[in-house]
Amino acid sequence: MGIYADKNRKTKQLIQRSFMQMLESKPFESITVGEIAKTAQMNRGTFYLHYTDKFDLLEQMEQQLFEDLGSHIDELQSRYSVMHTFGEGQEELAAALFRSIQFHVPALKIFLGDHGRAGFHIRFRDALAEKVRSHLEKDENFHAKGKVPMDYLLSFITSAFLGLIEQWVRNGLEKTPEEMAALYMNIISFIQKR
Amino acid sequence: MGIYADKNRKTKQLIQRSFMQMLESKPFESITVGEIAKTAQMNRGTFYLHYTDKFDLLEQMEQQLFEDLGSHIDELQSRYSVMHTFGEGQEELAAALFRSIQFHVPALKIFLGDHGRAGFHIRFRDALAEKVRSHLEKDENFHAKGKVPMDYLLSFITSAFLGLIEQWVRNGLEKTPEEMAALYMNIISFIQKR
DNA sequence: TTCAAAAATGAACAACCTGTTCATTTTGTT
DNA sequence: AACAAAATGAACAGGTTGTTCATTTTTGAA
Repeated sequence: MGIYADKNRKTKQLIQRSFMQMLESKPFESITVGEIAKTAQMNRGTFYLHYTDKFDLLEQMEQQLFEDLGSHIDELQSRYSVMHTFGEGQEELAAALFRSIQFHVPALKIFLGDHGRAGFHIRFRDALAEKVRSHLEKDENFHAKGKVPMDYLLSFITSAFLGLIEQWVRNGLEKTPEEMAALYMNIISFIQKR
Repeated sequence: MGIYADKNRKTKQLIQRSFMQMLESKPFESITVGEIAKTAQMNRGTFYLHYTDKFDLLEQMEQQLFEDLGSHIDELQSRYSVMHTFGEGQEELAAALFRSIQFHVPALKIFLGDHGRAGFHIRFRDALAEKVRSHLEKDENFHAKGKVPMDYLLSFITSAFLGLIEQWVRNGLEKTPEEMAALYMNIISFIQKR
């Protein structure tokens, strides 16, 4: 093995594409391995040559999404690491974030909706929170502000951000990433004017 | 029918209790009707006398949760309707909210986690958002602040709040509702100090 | 081009789950 | 006690699962 990596990758991609296509019209639970194979026009046994389960399939796709988005975010963080978390470049950073998320919307639309797998939003949020945590910890201004437990703060912030993304996806991406970033800033300042 | 309502209710409760008990140790997808019946020590056919599906069962339980929590919130809103949304009584209102949620934590713990059904957090958030919307609309201070689309604002706020709840549940309810309310206020003010 | 290894196929398999039916028994109400 | 609703047990066909095995197709390298 290893020499036939291309072939295997292609087959896996075919399975994944077919699977995603089906997930648009029916929920994960009601999709059978047989149907996936039929859609991908391959033998059912071939599926089991690459995945142990339909759960395994979805898990690998989730993992892949997290890795892809994670490396995007890492890249952003190194580029914006100079700025303070709540400083000048916040809107710019947010826009960049919305931009990289926009790229993965087809998958997110499915995984976050009710055709995906239970608990995805938590796994996604946790992955996001980990990135935000390391970003926050580099901000020397952060520590002084104390008083708020990190886990709750992260859960609050990332959930709120994810909520915005969900609404964005639900509205059919009718706004540009830059508009979303501006919207984000407006909401923050709205909450300030209590 | 109707005369035997008690008997039916009891059987349904037995099914629901058994179901919830199983959901603590295994995910919804892997639970079979046969297992539910076995746990509840009844014939499999009896299950089908009360629910068409295991999906039907979960749906009814979700619905029930929304109704219960919804009426609690309605009650709160009428009690706190005098105050402005972001006014003095906000912390008190938040505490009351956390208190009524605390009551439903056993169910929420399951439904929000990865043993539940996909998309629950969205359905829950939507139900919550509807309550918050009507509350916001009564606040005459709200309209003037404009500039932020209602749907995004609601999604942001309710997701953030739900994120706090999720973290609370995850941490095993180690804080009182009042502490959570204080925490909530602290986070809000933390975000202000940018 | 040839050839061996890897991948895909088709078919079969037992085991399980589903939803429904039906005759029978148990339970609750009057 | 008598009637009606609820629960039972058993059976049913239809479908899904994951695995096996012999066979064919595809692939990359000699």
